[in-house]
Amino acid sequence: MNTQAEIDDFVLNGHLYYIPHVSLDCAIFGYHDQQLKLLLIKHKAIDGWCLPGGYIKRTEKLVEAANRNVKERTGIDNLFLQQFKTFGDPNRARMDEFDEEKWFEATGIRITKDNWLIDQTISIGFYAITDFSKTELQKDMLIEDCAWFDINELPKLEFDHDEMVSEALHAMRVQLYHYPIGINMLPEKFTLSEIHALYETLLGKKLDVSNFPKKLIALGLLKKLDEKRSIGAHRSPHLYVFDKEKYSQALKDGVVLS
Amino acid sequence: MNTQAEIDDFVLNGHLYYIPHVSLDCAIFGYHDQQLKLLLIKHKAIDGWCLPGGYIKRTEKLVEAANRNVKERTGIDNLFLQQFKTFGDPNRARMDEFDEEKWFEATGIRITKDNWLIDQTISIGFYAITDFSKTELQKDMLIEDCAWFDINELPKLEFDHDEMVSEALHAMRVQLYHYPIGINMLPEKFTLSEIHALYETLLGKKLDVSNFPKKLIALGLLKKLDEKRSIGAHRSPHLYVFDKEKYSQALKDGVVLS
DNA sequence: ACAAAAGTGTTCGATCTACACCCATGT
DNA sequence: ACATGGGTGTAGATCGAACACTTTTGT
Repeated sequence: MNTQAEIDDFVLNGHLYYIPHVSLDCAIFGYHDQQLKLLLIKHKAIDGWCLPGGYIKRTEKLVEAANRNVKERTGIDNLFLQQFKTFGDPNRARMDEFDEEKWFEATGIRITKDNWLIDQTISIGFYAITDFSKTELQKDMLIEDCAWFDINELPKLEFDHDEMVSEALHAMRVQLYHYPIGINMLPEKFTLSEIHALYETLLGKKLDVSNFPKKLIALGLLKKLDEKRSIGAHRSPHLYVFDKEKYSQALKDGVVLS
Repeated sequence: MNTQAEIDDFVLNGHLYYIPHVSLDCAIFGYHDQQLKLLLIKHKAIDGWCLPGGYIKRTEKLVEAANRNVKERTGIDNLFLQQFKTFGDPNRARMDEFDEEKWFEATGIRITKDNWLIDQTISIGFYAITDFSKTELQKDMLIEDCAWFDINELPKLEFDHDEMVSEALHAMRVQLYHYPIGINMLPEKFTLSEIHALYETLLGKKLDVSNFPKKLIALGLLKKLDEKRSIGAHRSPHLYVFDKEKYSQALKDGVVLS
C-alpha cells in the first residue's frame, strides 16, 4: 500500500480480490538478549496500538496471506507463522463506530457505511517468533508507527487484540514444549548459555542450568563444535550448532522438552 | 431450515443475518461399546458425504454457531465443541462449479452465480465427542441423509473434509492427554473396564490395564463407590463416578495422562 | 589468587512400564 | 474345579529437580 492509487483501489475494489469479512492478525514475538518483545503497529486511521494484520487475497493460502501482510506492514519477511485460533465474537471489532473524518485524513478517500471494509469480520490469529535485532521495520502508507514493545510493558490494545496476545503467548509456550525452536533466534553457532537464556525468556521462567542442555543433547538436536568463543575474562564457552536433520525431524514429529 | 419459506429467505437474504464468506464445519466423534464413529451428512444438493456445518449468525459467538448448526442438521444438542483449525486454501471448496439443476431440485429455489452462497468461503473447524447410542438423528429439509460411520471405514468426503477429519482426530487425541473426558461418554456410574475401553478406542491404541486407572485415581478424578455391578459369570466390578469438582478443575487447568 | 562464568556429576525421589499374580463369580 | 474377566503389587528402568562441584580465563 504505497501509492494513493493503490489505496483508492483497495478501498473501492478490494472486495474483488480480497475475501471480505475475513481478516487475520499476527502476534510477532521478538527475542534478543534476554528480552521478549511484541511487534505492534498504529494505523493512521485508528487511535491506539494493534497487532499487524490485514486481508486475505482470494488466491492465497492463509499462511501466505499472513506472511504478506506482515511484510507489507512491517518489512519483516520469511517468518514461520503458526495459526493458533480464530476470533469471531460479534463485538470483537466494531467498525460501525469508526471516525469517518479521521479515516479520510489517513487514507485520502471517503469510506461510506456500505463499504466492504466496514462490515463485521472474523479474524484468524497467527503467531511467530523472530530475532528483533535482525529486523528492519518499514511502514507502509497507512501505518503511522510500528515498534517493538517489551512483553511486560504492553499498552492497552484496540479491539480484541489483548485477548489475542494472551492466547498467542499461551499457544507459543505450549508449542515450545513440543517443538524445537531457535534456528531463527540464535546465531548459527551459539553457546549453551545463549540457548538457555532464549528458552528462559520465552517461557518466562527459570530453567536449571545443568538439566536443560542435557535434554537437547540427548535428543541429538545440538552438535558440539571443536571451536570456542572468547568472551574476555572468563572461561571460553563451546560453540554448538543445530543438527539440521534432527531439528526438522523434531519439527515434524514433535518432542517433549520440560 | 424446515419450511420452503425459510429456505427461500436463507438463500435470498441470508447475507443480512449470516456472515458471508465464513462457514464452520464440525467433526463429531461418537463413541459407544469400543467403537469410534464419525457423524456425516449428505446434502440433497451435493453428491457425497460431508461434515455437518453451516454459517454463522452476525449475533452469535463462534461456538454458539457451531452448536446451532449441529443441532439444526442432526438433532444433537449440547456438545462440547472445540475449535481446532481454520481452513482457507483457495481451492478448498469450489462452489463455482456447482450443479445448478441439482440445487434447484434440492432447495426449490434457483441460485444465481452472484448469490452470497456461491462466493469463496473460509471454514472454521470444530470437533466434539459424544455417545452415539444416546443421540437421535434428525434431518432438516436440505439434508438427504445423516449417519454415523466407523472411523476406519469412512467414505471419501467432499471438498477438503478429509483433511479436516484427520486434523480433528489429531487435535482430539492430543487434547485427550491434557484434559479429562468421559463425562458425556459413560454412564454416570461406570467400571474401570469401561473407561479403559473408552480411552483405548479414542486413542486407537492399547493402554496397560493396571497402570491406566492408577493415574486417574491418583489425580483424584475418579471416586470408587461401595456398589458393584453384576455381570454374570464373573467377578462383579466396582463402580466409579467422576469427582465433579476435580473434573472441572482439570478441564480448566489441564493434566497429563499418558 | 581471585572473581566470574562455563560446564559436569551425583543424589534422591517420583514416575512409568511391564508383567505376574491373586480375587470373585457362575457353571 | 475351572474359565473368565476384575483388580493389585512390585521390580527395574527412566526421568527430573536440586545442588554442589570442577574447569577455564583474564586481571
